[in-house]
Amino acid sequence: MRIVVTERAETSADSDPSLAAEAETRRAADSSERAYNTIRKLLVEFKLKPGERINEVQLSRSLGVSRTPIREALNRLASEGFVSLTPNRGFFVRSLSTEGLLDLYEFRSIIECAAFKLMCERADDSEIDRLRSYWEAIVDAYPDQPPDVILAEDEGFHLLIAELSGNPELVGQLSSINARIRFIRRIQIEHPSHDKAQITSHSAIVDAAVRRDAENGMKLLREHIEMTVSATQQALKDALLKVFAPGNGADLKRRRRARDA
Amino acid sequence: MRIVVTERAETSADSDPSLAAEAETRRAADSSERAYNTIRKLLVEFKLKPGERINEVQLSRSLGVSRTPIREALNRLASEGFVSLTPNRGFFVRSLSTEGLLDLYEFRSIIECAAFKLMCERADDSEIDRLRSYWEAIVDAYPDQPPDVILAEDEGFHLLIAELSGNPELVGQLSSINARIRFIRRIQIEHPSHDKAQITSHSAIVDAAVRRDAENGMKLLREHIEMTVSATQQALKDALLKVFAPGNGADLKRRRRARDA
DNA sequence: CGTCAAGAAAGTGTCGACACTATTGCGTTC
DNA sequence: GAACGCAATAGTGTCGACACTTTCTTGACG
Repeated sequence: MRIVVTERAETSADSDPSLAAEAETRRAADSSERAYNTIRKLLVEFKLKPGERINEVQLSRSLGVSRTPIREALNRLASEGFVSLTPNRGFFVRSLSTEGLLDLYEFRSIIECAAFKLMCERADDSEIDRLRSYWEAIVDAYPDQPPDVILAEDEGFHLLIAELSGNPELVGQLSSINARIRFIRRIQIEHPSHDKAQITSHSAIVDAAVRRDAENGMKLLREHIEMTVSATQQALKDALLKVFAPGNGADLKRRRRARDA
Repeated sequence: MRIVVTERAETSADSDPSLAAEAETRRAADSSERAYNTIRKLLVEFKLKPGERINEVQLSRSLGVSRTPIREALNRLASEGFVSLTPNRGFFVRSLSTEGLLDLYEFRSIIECAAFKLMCERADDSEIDRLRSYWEAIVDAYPDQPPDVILAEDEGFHLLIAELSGNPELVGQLSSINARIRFIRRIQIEHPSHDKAQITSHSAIVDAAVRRDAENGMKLLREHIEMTVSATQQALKDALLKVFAPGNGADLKRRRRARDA
């Protein structure tokens, strides 16, 4: 590994300049929170690679904090499924295998369909109209946005459905799922295979919502999600090839240990 | 609050009765894990009451460890929804209001129905037979078991369905839900309103599984869960009345001096 | 040459201490 | 007597240190 996040950037090829360490003599007070966000970002961006062991000391040096907030962040990330913890051996980046990915998308499909159905049953007209106007407000510019914006708007769309279901548990679950697959979705959006079929999907879903047609809406959602799975799989393979690519393979030592994650 | 955790009388679930007195000056090495289990148990058993602020120092003294493993455990519990964290003010026991309970049961219903459907589609005959034999092996003695056993067997039944769905995410989610509502379910089982209708429900669900009748099975599951919700609500109210001093009404107004030892 | 064991190095798990923040209790002013 | 500071206290957030465990290195032995 070798993360460089501090001010003394050596191989600052593509590191994010966002976290300036403003290192005064002042203590932070929210180091854990920042560590959580930073580490999650590292995971999302493949800076920490699947299956890799996470070195707390290195991380703490990189982030300029002690190991305590690092460990708190890692514990949270472990609960959320980003990393796994092996006693006395430390945290490992959870490898998201292809089948694990399918499971996650399947789970997402379940949540979203249920949310849509509940929304149709419970949301009043003004709430449904919020969904419609949310989508109408962004649909025109949608295809021309940068990937990050597309991703955020898409997540917002689906999250709004979850909110309108009236069940906060669904909102929380969908948020968690989104976080876990965000890096893959981003890869997929940037991948050449990404087409604009999402737009018609979303529009059709809005129509179904307005008509309170739960059955049809769920079908659309299922297809909408399944459609992206195959494309995503290919994009993921390409991305993994790029990450684990040639020369830098020095990190990959032969470690024959059965470590499921 | 007043927690009294006797030295090593913890979750007697399957703890090894190993050396206790021998290792006096020995350090633990898995304090976090034990703290996690112990605190979760305190939450489940209402020793820590909904809305109450959690005092880390007190807890650490009670458990005989430093605050570090306590905080790691609390962080995990926060990710899992047992407690909430307010910056600079600490951890609070998450109050499970009645509506929060309904949301949780609704979520559970969604997960279970989806799992049943997937099981019908994917599990082979021998796996379905595992479900049948699991239930047949316990059905006769079921009504006469103590509450803890009933609870464990019931959870095992539903968890097995989740496993047979082939999606590990569903298993994890259901486990998490189970943990969060376990204390309520236990209260409900001990409550006089608890009847034995569960048995016919489970048997009918097994039948539907054998016939691979996903539609009917999901309907049964939904009813099975909904049936317990109303009974649980009443049981919960009684339990809360018993836990909180009579006639308080307010959820989290409880303030206690830290003077008690 | 390869195997293996003992020691060295690296890394995790836990602790006590301290800085900073929120809360409580007390005295002052109007 | 009530509102408002203002000191004292209690409690959280973070740190550096150290004990214990795992992993790597080295060197003796077959």
